[in-house]
Amino acid sequence: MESSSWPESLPSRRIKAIQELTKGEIITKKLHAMIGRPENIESDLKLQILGMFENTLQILGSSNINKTPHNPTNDHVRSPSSKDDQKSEDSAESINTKIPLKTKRGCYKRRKKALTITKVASTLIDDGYVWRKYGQKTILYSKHQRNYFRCGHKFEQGCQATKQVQKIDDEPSKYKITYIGLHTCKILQRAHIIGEASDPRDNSILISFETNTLMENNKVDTFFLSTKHQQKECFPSLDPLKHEQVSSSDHHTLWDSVVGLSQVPSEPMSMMSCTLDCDDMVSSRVFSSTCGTHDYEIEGMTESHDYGDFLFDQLC
DNA sequence: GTCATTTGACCCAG
DNA sequence: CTGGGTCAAATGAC
Repeated sequence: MESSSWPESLPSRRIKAIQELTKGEIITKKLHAMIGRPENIESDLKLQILGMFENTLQILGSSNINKTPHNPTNDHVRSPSSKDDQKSEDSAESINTKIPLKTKRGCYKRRKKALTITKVASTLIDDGYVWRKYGQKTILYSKHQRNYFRCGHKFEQGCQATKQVQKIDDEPSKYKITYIGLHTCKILQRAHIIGEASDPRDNSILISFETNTLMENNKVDTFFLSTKHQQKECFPSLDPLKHEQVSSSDHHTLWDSVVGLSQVPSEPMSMMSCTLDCDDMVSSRVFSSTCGTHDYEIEGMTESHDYGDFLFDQLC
């Protein structure tokens, strides 16, 4: 991919992003050449990393647009034309063929399996993102309604992140907050700690990757490699559920960067359970450990795969 | 007048 | 077929 072949219409910032990603790809290749162990983990990771660069570049509209997305997991754990893959293709096709239906209410292609992170909080907290409520539903056998929020930058930047907030039946004072999808909006905001909720013991987080499509896999991959701190560019508007911001923290984790989790504890996070369910990307495995000031408990990954350790290192 | 929320309709996945 | 997720018109707040 040559930097000289950028589409003229691309915004300069996007072009710069593509250039940076291209550099990263080249550096990764160099790194792999230096390591030079083709059959081991490094090679596996290299494939994944390169795949992420390729896909991200393609998403951003770089020159190699005719390439098919690279799926690092496909290189070794390919699921044979699964139902979901088929449906993903159908989805893409349906977008093209059923555009008129888009004008109808409720006509959309529901995202099936995206990164989901579930946490339980004793208070509603401002997670540093702009959320817009777009729905509310009564859930079967649940006493309380579920509220649906989407990222406030959905239309500006196409951010697909959503979250669901629902009171827990057994503990009405607590809320189950489910973050779905990753924030792709460029304004990734710094997380905030909320007074009452600042006690990390009040919260547990269940992180679930359910990635059955190529793009979803790659998003997750990219996510785990994007550990740089994000600069806060603006302050969020008030959360629709009106909760108070107390302070911000520089110790904001990878999760916070991506999904906008607000519970960034200045104190050790004593209970944080994460469920990784990457059917194609990562096999199942369970481990728990203390990482810096945070305790993580990650489920859904097998002993045989090193991706978990990789993730864990990234999280640290 | 503008923007956010509410609410019923609609569609999809299981 | 049903429950859940999303859309968009209606409504409310500022």
